[in-house]
Amino acid sequence: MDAASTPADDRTGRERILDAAIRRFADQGVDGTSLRTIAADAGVSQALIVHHFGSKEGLREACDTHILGAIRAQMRQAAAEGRDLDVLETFRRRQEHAAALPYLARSLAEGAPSVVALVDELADETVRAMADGVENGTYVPSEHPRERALVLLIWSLGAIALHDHVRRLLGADLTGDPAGLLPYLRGATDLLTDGLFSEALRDRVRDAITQLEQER
Amino acid sequence: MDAASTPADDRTGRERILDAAIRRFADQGVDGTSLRTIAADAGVSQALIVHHFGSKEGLREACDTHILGAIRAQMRQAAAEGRDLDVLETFRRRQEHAAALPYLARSLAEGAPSVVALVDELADETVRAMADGVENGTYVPSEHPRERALVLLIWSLGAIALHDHVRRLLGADLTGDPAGLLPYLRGATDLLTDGLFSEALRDRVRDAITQLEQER
DNA sequence: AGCCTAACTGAACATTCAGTCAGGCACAAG
DNA sequence: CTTGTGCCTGACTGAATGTTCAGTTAGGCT
Repeated sequence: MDAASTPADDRTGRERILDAAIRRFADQGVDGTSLRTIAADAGVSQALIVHHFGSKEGLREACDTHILGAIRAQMRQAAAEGRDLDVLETFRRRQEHAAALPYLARSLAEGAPSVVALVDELADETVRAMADGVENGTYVPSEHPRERALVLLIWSLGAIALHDHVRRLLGADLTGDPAGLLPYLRGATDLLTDGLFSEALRDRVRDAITQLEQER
Repeated sequence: MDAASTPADDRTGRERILDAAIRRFADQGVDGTSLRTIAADAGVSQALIVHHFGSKEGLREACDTHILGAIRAQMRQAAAEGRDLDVLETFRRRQEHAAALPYLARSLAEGAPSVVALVDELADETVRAMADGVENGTYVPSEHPRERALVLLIWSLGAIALHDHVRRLLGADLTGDPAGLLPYLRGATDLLTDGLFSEALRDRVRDAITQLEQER
C-alpha cells in the first residue's frame, strides 16, 4: 500500500521515492528493504527508481546526502550561533526533519561509510565547542579534554543508535520533540552535573588507570 | 577458504558451524551472511547446517543463546561477587569469549529481539548495583537514581555498539583487553568524577528541565 | 553379519532480488 | 502533423539465497 502518500500526491515521483526510501531504510535497514517495497510505498514502478537513481546504491547515496547533509547543515548552524548546551540539541530541530534522527540511528548502527565523514565532523566540532565552553566557564576543565569531548559525543550518538532501548527502558523518545526526552535528560544531567564517583572511589579508579598505563 | 579452522580441526561439525556463524554474523550481520559462506568457513556442506539447526533462523537462535547466554552468565557472576566498578567490566573477561562483544555490538545495532531480554536484565542489575553503590558510599546519591543508572547503561552499551567509531576517533578498542580501552576510560572517568557542567551552567540546565516538565 | 542411528553430502528447488529492455504517453518545439 | 524529449511502465533476466530431498558413510549395538 502507498501509506506514505496521500491519495492526491502531486509531488514528483523522484521526491516520493526518496521519501519512501528514507523511511524504509531508517526502520528496516538498507539490506532489509527491497526496491519493490519502496516502489510500492511511493506508488511507482520499480524501474522508475533505477531510472532516477541508477541503482539501489545510488538511491542509498541520495538518501545519505539528503539526510546527513541536513544534519550537517544544522550542526554548522548551531556552531555558528554558538549554541553548545547539548550535543543532541544540535539535531533536534524537528518539523520536516522528523525522519532525520531515525535515519541517522540506522546509519550509525549499520556503520554506513557515509556516516563516518559526518561523525568525524561532529567530533571536530564537539572538541572545539567544548574547548570554548571550558574557556568561558560553561564546562569544568579536564585533564583530557579531547578524550572527554569524544566520549561525550559517542555516548550521545550511541543513545540515538539505541533509541529503541531508550524508549523501552526509560520511556524517553530521543527522536521526538524535547519534552519526550525528559527521563533521559534527568539521568544525563544527574551524571554530568555531580558526576558519579564518590571521593572514595576516585582514587581507586585513578590508581587502576595509572596501573593500566604502566602495563602497556 | 576455511580461515576459521586450522588444517586439522577435530572439533565436531556443529561446533565449527556455530563458531563460523558467530564470527560472520558479528561482522557482516545476519542478513549479510549466507549459509554458503558459513558452510565454507566451517569446511562443511550447506546442508549440514540445516541438518543441525533446522534453518538459518534456528542457527541464529543458537548463536544468540550461546553468546548472550555467556554474557548473561558473566553478568550474574559479577553481580554475585559484588563487583560494580564499571558496567563494561562486567563483560571484559576475554579469552575464549573474544567474539562475544562484537556479536553483542551487532545484535544491539540490529535490534535483535533476543537482545531485548538481555538488556532488560542488565538494566535491572545495573539499577540494583548502583543503588547498592550509593548505599555503601561508592557512588554519590542522585535525585533520579533509576534514570541515572539506565542512562549510564545505555551509554555503555551505545559505546559498544559504536565501537568502530570509538576505535577511529579515540584509538580505543572496546572489544579487546582492558589496556586497549585506555583513551575511552580517560574521557569517561573525567566525566564521571567531576561531571561536566560548571556551577554557572547547572542552574540554567535545571531551569530548562523544570520548564520542560511544566510544558507537558 | 545385520541393523539402526547420526553425521554428512550434492543436486535440485522455489523464491526473491537488483537491474535491463522496449516501448507507451503526454506535451512542447519545429 | 511530425519529431523529439522526459517521465514512466510491464515484462523480463541472471544471479543469489534459504530450503528440500534422496542418498552415502561411519560407528555402535545385538
